[in-house]
Amino acid sequence: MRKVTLKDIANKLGVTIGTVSHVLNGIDDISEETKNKVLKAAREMGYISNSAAVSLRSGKTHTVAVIVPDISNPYIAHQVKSIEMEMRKFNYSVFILNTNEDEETEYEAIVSACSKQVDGIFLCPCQKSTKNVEFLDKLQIPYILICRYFNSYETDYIGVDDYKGGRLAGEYLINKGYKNIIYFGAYKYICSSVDRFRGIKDIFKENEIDIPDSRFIEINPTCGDNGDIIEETLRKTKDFDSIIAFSDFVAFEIRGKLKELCSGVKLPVVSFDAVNTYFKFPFENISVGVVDNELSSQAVKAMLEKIDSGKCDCKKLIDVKLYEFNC
Amino acid sequence: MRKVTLKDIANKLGVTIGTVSHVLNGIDDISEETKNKVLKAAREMGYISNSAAVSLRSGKTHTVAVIVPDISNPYIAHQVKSIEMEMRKFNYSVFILNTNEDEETEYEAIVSACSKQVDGIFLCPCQKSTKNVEFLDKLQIPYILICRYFNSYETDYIGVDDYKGGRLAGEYLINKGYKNIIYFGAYKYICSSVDRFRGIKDIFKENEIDIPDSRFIEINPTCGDNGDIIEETLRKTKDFDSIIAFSDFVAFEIRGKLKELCSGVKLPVVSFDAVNTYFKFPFENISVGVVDNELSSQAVKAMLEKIDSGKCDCKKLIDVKLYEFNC
DNA sequence: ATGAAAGCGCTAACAT
DNA sequence: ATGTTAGCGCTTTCAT
Repeated sequence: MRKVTLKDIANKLGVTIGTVSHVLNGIDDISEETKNKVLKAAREMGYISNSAAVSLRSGKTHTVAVIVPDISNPYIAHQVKSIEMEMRKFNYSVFILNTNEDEETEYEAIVSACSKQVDGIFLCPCQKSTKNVEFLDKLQIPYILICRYFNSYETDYIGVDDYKGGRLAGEYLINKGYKNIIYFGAYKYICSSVDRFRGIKDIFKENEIDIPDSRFIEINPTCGDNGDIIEETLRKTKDFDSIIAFSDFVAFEIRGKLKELCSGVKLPVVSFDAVNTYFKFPFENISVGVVDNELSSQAVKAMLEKIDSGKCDCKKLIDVKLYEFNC
Repeated sequence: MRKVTLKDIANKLGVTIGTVSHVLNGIDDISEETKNKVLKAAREMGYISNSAAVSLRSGKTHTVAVIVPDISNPYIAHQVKSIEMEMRKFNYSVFILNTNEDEETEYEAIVSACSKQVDGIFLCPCQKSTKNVEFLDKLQIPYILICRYFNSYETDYIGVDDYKGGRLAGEYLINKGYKNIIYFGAYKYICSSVDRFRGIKDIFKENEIDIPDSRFIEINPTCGDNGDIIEETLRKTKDFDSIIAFSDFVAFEIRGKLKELCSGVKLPVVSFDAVNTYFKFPFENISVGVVDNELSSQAVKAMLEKIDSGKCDCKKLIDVKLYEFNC
């Protein structure tokens, strides 16, 4: 069974494809009678428009790409789902691409998205360099960075207020009298990782405590991959009394190692993402995260503006707060 | 800056678009000299093929859709990522669509995928009815069900051996002397949920223990949404000594409630998915899951066969084992 | 080795 | 209210 085309419908009814096209697109210049005939035939014949043809002709696809470093990361997956649901409200499809935190894969994802003529791109960049955002600018395709942005290269983006997040995490520990943290942060080229550390350093400094850079331990942002480095760090670091982790899932891995290595000692762990707002876990989690789904709704709003008007000046940080989830 | 087309390249070099097309597609009937000129110009001008045009002309998109009920479910997200990575090896792009366990949204996802002329569809159906798979059959598009299949409607699928999984979960508890389980299963129209319960019932029966159907508590498969029903069930059910949960993330929520309501009592919880193979958690998890990424690799293999040859007889169940993750 | 031209399915401008 | 037609960017067949 070949796919049904406008031509098939037109031939069957003895009208032209232009007429059929107008009816199916709701352009109201066709008689009630013809309109009903066409609608009925289209339904019966199982017509589905060929969006390749539509796109080729009209230049619009009503599709956007979301390019993320790791779709298996539950925090990212949740953001992606929120964006998808929000875009659907505006009749957009979402094309999700995974880059594995790899710059070359990210480049290919961008090319693939452009080749598919997407109307816009949400990108959470791997941040190995600014090469790919420069490429996006050259392409002149509407794009918005989410969660991660570049200090050295200006773009539109919607992120969370990681600096404030770092301060909140630090403040929590300071108020409880802790002075010697270890920070397990993602690679130092990832802005959220360093912004959080900056916040941590600043709030401690304001309380006359110095956090040396050596307390920033670089880990892989991919969940569940850091057992060895965590274990080694916990073993060889002296005099730490608390831990701040880049993400909740990293914190979970750390809590596991702590239980294994220092059972008995109760060490506070503070982290980021507040995944407990949508998952439940049978243990405590202290985490800094956003309120609601503001990130995705703001990102979508900005994207639609960019697509429609070509313009939108958005460099926005979503506010965060500290949550104490006590199981 | 308008997008660069074959015509632009052809015009610039004074050759025809046919020549350029041949070079860029590696059809080797063009002189070295012209070939190099074309390749160079394409690179310099930043040519990206318009896949809408390619698809319109050739009928192939080298793109498949993955339609899943909940991309924010970490188990599903992990499967999707595996499929994406595996398909990429064969130069396919993957279009991910989320259905929210909703039949109408699933229908729209299928239409959207077809409209985009995908070469094939992986579908984890919401299973409210067989309507959408019947629709897929009418469409004559290659598709494979993953994780969930229909008893009443035959299709190709790759799933996990849920019946055996249920037996393994039951066996674990039986060996420890437990006799009174509660099973928190997903909606009864979801095959994996009932297959697991069947396995549980059978293995208990073989050990002369009857598990009444009233011990099958229906919950929402979406993570973190079942606090109330879990709490109510734990409160009002008498004489249970152990729990089997539909998925690890449901088990986590249950473990949390147990801690809250029956702290002190140590109740075993067994679940499915074995997410600890890629996430680490600071507490015990007893879970039945597959070995490696066999599900995605088998599904991809089957899909490529279907796309190429139109045929493939796959109704395959991936083997499972029981894991004891002790943090 | 390269050119010329048809046509994939559709939209949109124009004609009737 | 409906028909006609050009053309989006590309692949592919047939000529040269």
